[in-house]
Amino acid sequence: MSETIEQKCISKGVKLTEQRKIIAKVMSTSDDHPDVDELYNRVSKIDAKISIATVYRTVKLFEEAGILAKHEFKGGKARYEEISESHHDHLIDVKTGEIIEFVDDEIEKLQKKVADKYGYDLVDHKLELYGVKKKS
Amino acid sequence: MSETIEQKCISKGVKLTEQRKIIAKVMSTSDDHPDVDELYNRVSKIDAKISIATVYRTVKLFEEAGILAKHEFKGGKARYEEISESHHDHLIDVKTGEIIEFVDDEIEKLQKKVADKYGYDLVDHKLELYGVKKKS
DNA sequence: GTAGATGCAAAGTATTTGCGACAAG
DNA sequence: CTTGTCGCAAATACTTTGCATCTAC
Repeated sequence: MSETIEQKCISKGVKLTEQRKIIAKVMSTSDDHPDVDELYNRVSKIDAKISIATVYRTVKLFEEAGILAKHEFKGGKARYEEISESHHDHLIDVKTGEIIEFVDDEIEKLQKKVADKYGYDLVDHKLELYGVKKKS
Repeated sequence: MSETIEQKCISKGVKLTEQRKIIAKVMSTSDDHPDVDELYNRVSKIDAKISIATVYRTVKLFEEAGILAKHEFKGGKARYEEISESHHDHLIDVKTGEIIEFVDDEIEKLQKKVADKYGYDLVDHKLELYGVKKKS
């Protein structure tokens, strides 16, 4: 782990409040992809007075600062995860909802190539695979 | 063009009402990816009495019947397009909102390979590229 | 004729915002 | 100090739903 979310806030000039520290801590220690409601639940266990509005405001702020990544997988609610050095995409088990992170350099390269072909520079991309476990 | 939406409804046993015919017609003649609001606007020009609830119900029905594809690009509203024989993905211009459809067989193959590697059969996938036009 | 579709308005979700009180730098 | 944040509740945006009426088959 290179830099904590708190450190990122400092280096990006994001003011650190008590609430933000707690949200940062919870996201740092979560290795899944919680939605705002779930994040709010976890945060509430540490400080029950934090409001869900603050959680919404904070994840948005962190997202804009490039600290958190927002995902809109199928099924409504937005989900968040900490941005790490290594980019990855997601494979979602449609039966269980389990999410597997994966990296495939070849696909990454091909994406750039496609964008290039149409005269674009890639600024972002989203790749989600939805699958079911094989019987075998 | 192989089969109209109306024909697909018949072959899939979807009851064809006056409203559904109009929605089908509008989607058939749209070559963009309208959201429900926009679709409702277009439909209203043909029959002003159709309610937005019907539009919502119909796109959902058509989606479940495999006639329309639902996309949740960045920015809230779901957008729809007719499913055609040839699968494609989307390159979105983040400045203008323009959407370019593309096909890349190699990426498709690699996706299957990734799913396979984790022991999954791919049932669906989503690939969106977000880019800005090159200055060149 | 009957099951299913429609229109309307009301209800749900997920998320954002106005505002007075409060806290970080 | 002063600017920006917080908590609360009200507001918004998108989508779904209950119910009485109507329509396709």
